[in-house]
Amino acid sequence: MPTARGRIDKRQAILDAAITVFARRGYDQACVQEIADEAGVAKPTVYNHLTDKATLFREAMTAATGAAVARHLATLDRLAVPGDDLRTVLEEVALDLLRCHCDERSRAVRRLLHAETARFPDLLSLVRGPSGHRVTEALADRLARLALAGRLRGADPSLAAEQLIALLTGPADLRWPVSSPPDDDLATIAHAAVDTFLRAFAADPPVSQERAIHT
Amino acid sequence: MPTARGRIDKRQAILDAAITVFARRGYDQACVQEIADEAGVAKPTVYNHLTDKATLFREAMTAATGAAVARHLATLDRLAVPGDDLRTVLEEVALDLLRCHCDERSRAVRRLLHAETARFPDLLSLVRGPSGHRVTEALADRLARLALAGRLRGADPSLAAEQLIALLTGPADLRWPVSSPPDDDLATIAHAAVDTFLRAFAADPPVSQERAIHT
DNA sequence: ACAGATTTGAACTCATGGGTTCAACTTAAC
DNA sequence: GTTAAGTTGAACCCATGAGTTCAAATCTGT
Repeated sequence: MPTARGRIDKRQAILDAAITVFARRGYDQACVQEIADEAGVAKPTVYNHLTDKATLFREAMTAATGAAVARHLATLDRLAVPGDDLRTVLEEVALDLLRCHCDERSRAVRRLLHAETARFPDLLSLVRGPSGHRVTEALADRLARLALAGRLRGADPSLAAEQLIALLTGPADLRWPVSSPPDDDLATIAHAAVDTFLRAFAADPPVSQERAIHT
Repeated sequence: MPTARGRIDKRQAILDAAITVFARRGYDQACVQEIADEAGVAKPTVYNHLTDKATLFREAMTAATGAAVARHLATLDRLAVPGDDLRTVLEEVALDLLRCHCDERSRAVRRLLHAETARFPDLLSLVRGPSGHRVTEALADRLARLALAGRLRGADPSLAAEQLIALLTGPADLRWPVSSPPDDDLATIAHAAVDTFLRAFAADPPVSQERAIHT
């Protein structure tokens, strides 16, 4: 009997290959044979671990989104203890969030999710529902702490979080709808997003870009 | 011989039906027979007017995006002569832009465009390229005029336009990834977006939401 | 009414790919 | 070595749907 560890490895390899191939071809064009090849495995093995093409898709997508969310949350943790230079740490975190967002795998998963909502309505719970807006809400938590500490205006933290994320991802998706932009451009976008965000949400004696008014 | 007008009508009916069915099923799942039925036409007629399923898709998508862009541009024209209450007219225009963006047909076209970029890379010219960023650039033009008239800060108009659009569409897409939100929520989002936008881009003696600081 | 172009419905060909079957084979535990 | 679970490759069945063919029906300008 093959060891349990070996089974898990095969299953994981299949799920990874599935995401890769689905990303490359889309759901319909991806054929199970190609996924099996990509995983270095025979076709019946795929059906042995994951009964359907449909459940294969579902499992692969949930795993991939889980990983992506985890990466975002890890990045957000750096906002827990912002030093004294809020703008700088915000820019760093924003840039990293944007890197996650523009990562090739992330783009592919979002595209698939977006494309196949008609056929897999249950997958919408990955982006909506309880575990859905996790990233936005985690950011909102951080922003709320910052507001309470007097470092941001007292505004609805959920709204602020949504808008900051929009300022980051909107321009990026608009200018580079397909492939990932060079890191320089990401930095430019992140810088501009944080600048606009701070102009709108900085603490009430407004501290604008260059000059700080009475610390 | 059927009149030339009749031919055009049939072709148009086919293109409309194509968008409808592609939106409903996605490219692969949509079968030509169903499109023919939806258009009230026989299958060979479809192949008579549009040689391929692929070219059918291409033609339908270009027509649909053209119409959508036109609607956006018409809405933007109302920014040409903003009365004295900039915030109000901005909110109105923003709400209408958002309505266009969230329109069912618009969503479907964006989804299809996004989903089939792998198979139809040439369709990317609809969203990028010369005729691509037309809406953003038209908005940038309006904002540039407003800045020159001293009613907005002197900032890069393209950036401002991108960010305003991001503030509008980002939250909307985040909260209602599939169907169109109720109009009340659109208004809330538009209001919040314009508020943040004006906080960041209002003319230099900053006039914030309620109170004007030393005119 | 006539002619030329178009449309129609139905049947047809053909390629693709999901899913299954099965006998041979590998692997790890005992 | 034996055993049992798991894997493999190849062949297979079958549904689906793109695209074509064609004779009959329909339309339109004159």
